[in-house]
Amino acid sequence: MDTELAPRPGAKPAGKREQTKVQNRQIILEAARIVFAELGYGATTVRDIIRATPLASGTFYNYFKSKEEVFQAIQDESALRIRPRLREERAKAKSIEEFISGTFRTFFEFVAADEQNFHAIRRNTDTLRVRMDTPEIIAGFEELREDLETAIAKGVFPPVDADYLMAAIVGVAFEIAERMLRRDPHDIEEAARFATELFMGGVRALPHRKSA
Amino acid sequence: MDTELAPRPGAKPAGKREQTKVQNRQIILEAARIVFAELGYGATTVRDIIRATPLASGTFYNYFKSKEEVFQAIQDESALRIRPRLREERAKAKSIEEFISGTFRTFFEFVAADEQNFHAIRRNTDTLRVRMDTPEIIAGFEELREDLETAIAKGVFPPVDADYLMAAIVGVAFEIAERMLRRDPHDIEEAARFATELFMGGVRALPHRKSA
DNA sequence: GCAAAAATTGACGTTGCGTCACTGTCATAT
DNA sequence: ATATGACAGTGACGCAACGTCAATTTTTGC
Repeated sequence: MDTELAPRPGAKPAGKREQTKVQNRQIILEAARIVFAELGYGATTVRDIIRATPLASGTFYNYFKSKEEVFQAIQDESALRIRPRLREERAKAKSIEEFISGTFRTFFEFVAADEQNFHAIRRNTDTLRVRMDTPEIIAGFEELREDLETAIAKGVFPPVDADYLMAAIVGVAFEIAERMLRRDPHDIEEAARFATELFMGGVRALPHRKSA
Repeated sequence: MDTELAPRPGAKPAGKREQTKVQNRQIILEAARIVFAELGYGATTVRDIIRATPLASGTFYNYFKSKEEVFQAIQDESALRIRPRLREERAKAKSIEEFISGTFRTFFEFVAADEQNFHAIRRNTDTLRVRMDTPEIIAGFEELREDLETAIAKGVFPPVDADYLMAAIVGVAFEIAERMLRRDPHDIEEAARFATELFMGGVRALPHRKSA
């Protein structure tokens, strides 16, 4: 073994204490992701997560106070990854069409890439289909509303009820995302086109299908 | 005590056994409704429900195998109450506009009347917002899709993707319903008008607001 | 009325929960 | 280098809820 390894200049010079703290948190989150995917969220116990970890039960509670909180951390992490992309997409939009289609396309792309996670949540106890919104996800909804209000102020959007419009976009995004994931292959463009045309011109503007 | 009470002719002549079975089921469901409303769904235990009942713990398990199942029964009961109304509303629709507005108005009316129940579900552990769809609720979604397909076949609707359209209607309905309930007073007409106009003509067709 | 069938009861073993006294490790001062 | 105090990890423990089942009570059919 090396006697004394000088820390490389580029490496983060964090103290050992702080380092393992970050590490343990990640160990727990990663174990939880695997266990949730295996058993489904509903059937998973805190003990299952701990067992999938080299840590003791007491240690778990130094980091999270329940499986809900672990779950929330995983979801929030996803939310924090996608939110900047959505904001950017909407900021550079020069029209309603770009605003709407950019939002849906980015969201559906993300969901398709994050499918694993998206599904584990739904697989709950029994046959119940579940959707859970964490604070960071809800904050993403608020960002959408702010962006809508800004766009309305700039005259890009007509002066509509931004709160309801945000709710409608969110509802359509999640519900269509779920249907998209059930189709093989996942056609992101098709889903984005459908949602965009709905918001652009209503039912009559939706793409027509070959077969009735 | 009365020696022998002949059953009144009008009363249902069900055997005692069958009678208490129905009764006990209702006792449990009613207790559960109260407890869910009090503690929120997440915090409630099976024992809490049993305690709110004159029955023994073993009896509970003769009727339901978990609190999830009780919850599901309550939700399914709601779903079975509203589904016929929705079907009827859509069956008598003579245009897209009637189909869409009838669906949303009926749904929002029901949710406003059923607000108690609608809220107890959401109040879960922690700050998580939750939506759970039971089999009967999902069956309601399928009915909507069938009705859409029928309407498309009849030429009332253009030949669009009925699965995605159903998903969009469901998403908007639930998401706007939630927002509507947060407003005081609950303006069912406003919510129905918003959703209907969105589906009739897209964002540009939405009612304009007085103040930006 | 009596015996068989069915439903209710609650005590019991089991499992997961969250805590806390103890132990080991790291950061800092001497 | 070493001492010291602060902090993180450990796992056994008491507790609460779970689901079961043998015993008991109630209902039914004869």
